[in-house]
Parts: sequence; C-alpha cells; structure tokens
Amino acid sequence: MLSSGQKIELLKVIAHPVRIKILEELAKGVKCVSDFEEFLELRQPNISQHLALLRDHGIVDYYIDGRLRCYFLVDPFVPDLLDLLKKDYHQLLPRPACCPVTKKGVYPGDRKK
Amino acid sequence: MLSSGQKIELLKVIAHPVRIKILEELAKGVKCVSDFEEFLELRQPNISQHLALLRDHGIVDYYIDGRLRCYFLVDPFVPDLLDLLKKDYHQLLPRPACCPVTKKGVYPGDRKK
DNA sequence: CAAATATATTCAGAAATTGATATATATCAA
DNA sequence: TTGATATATATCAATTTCTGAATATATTTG
Repeated sequence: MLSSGQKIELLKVIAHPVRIKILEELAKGVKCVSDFEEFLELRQPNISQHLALLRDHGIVDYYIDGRLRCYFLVDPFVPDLLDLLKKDYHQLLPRPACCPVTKKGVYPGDRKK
Repeated sequence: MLSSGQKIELLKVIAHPVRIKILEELAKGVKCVSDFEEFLELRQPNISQHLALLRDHGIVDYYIDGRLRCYFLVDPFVPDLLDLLKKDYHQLLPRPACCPVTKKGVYPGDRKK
C-alpha cells in the first residue's frame, strides 16, 4: 500500500501531457516504443525517457518480445484516474453559506464585503 | 467544460504535497490563510503563493470577512480526486496474455524473454 | 561476425518550480 | 491618524524538470 506522499508523487509523474497520452494508449492495450513514435510526435529517446520514468515509479512494466519492448499498465490507480479526467463537470461546487466561522473565530468588528 | 489539456494542467497544479493538504482542509470546510499557518509548517507568504496558484486555476475562491480571506473549494473535480487518492489498491492490474501483437506485428524471429 | 533494428542511457542547456525575504495593501482598533 | 493584523505581491536563488543530441546496448538477420 502506498503512503500519501507516494501517491502524490505518482500523481505528479502522471500529470504531464505526453505521459497521459502514453497511459491512455496503454489503457487500451499493450504497445511497444515504436508504436508510440507514430502518434506522439516525439523522437524515440524522448519517449523512452518518459517510459523510464513511468517504469521507475511502478506505473508501467514491459515484457520483451524479440527486440521489441512491449509496455503495459500495472498500477490500478491509473485507469481510475483516466476515467476521472474524462468526466465532465457541469457545475461548480456550491458556495458556502455565508459566513462560516473559521478557526480564528468571527472577526470582532463589523463585516464588510 | 475544460479541455483535456486544461485538465492535465489542473492535475499538475494539484499534484503538490502542500497544495493537496490545503485542498484536503478546504474539502472539510472554509478556512482562512492563518488557519493554514497552524497545521502547515510554512510561512504566510508561501501559503498565499500556493493559494494564489489555486485561485488562478479556478480551483478555489474566497470571500472577504473583515480582514480575513475565507477560502473555499469551487472545482468539483477536486473532491473526486481526493477520494481517489484515499482509495487503497491491493492488487496490480492483470498482466496481458503473453504475447499480444503490437502494431508492428509479431517480431519475425523467435521469441525470447 | 557484421549490419540493421529497437530501445535505453547519458549529458547539457533552457525553462519551470519552489520557498524565502522584503515589501505593499487593506482593514480595523484606539 | 496611528498602529496592529491579515494577506498579497515582487523578487531572487536554488533546485528540478524538460527536451534534444549523441551514444550505448541488445537482439536478430545475413
């Protein structure tokens, strides 16, 4: 089980446009490095760098098939997060009833706005 | 509705240990800046900097009560994300059946592992 | 073994992030 | 008005992250 700090670290690693695209592809199925080269407009070394980061954090793994490295998702948090990112929110949270007492207590003078 | 890029940007802003703590507190209710000074071991300007970032991204807002600024959550994505972070995962995702064909096709030689 | 393919690693410079310090602003109390 | 309180902003140095280029490694084919 991951600590809170580790989960935030995961979130930080995932929160990158290229890496999200990689993870979205992997959520659909196994892909090798050169597969990514086609739809990400990036050079191979850069893609390998992103994959290495994801590997180092236990987010993805791979098996070797000849000279291909076939990557796949291992962290179950990822599909849930991707679903959450796809979700549409049509309303903001309700504003708090005006004006709750903070820990400091109600300000002693008159209220202004 | 937010674009995919905007959501990833949000994720990036949220993925920071101090800001997560701030958001967890705000998920419980309204808090003013000096309330945060007590349980985050940070100086006031630093807290204000984090709050400004959250504000600039439409994640939080505040109302003014005397000289206090009372912050609250406005982005409905945040509580969902915090719930997801609390969730425990006890198993990794199942490994893919060995060995799926990638876009490149099955490697023409013998398979190794 | 040599060449080709697929991928990883290393390194350097640019850009972004972080937290600190100093200072500014706004509100209220006396 | 003066001082105190609450918060924001500006600036800066240290650190981290990012991307690309060059190079290395591993595997397979011929």
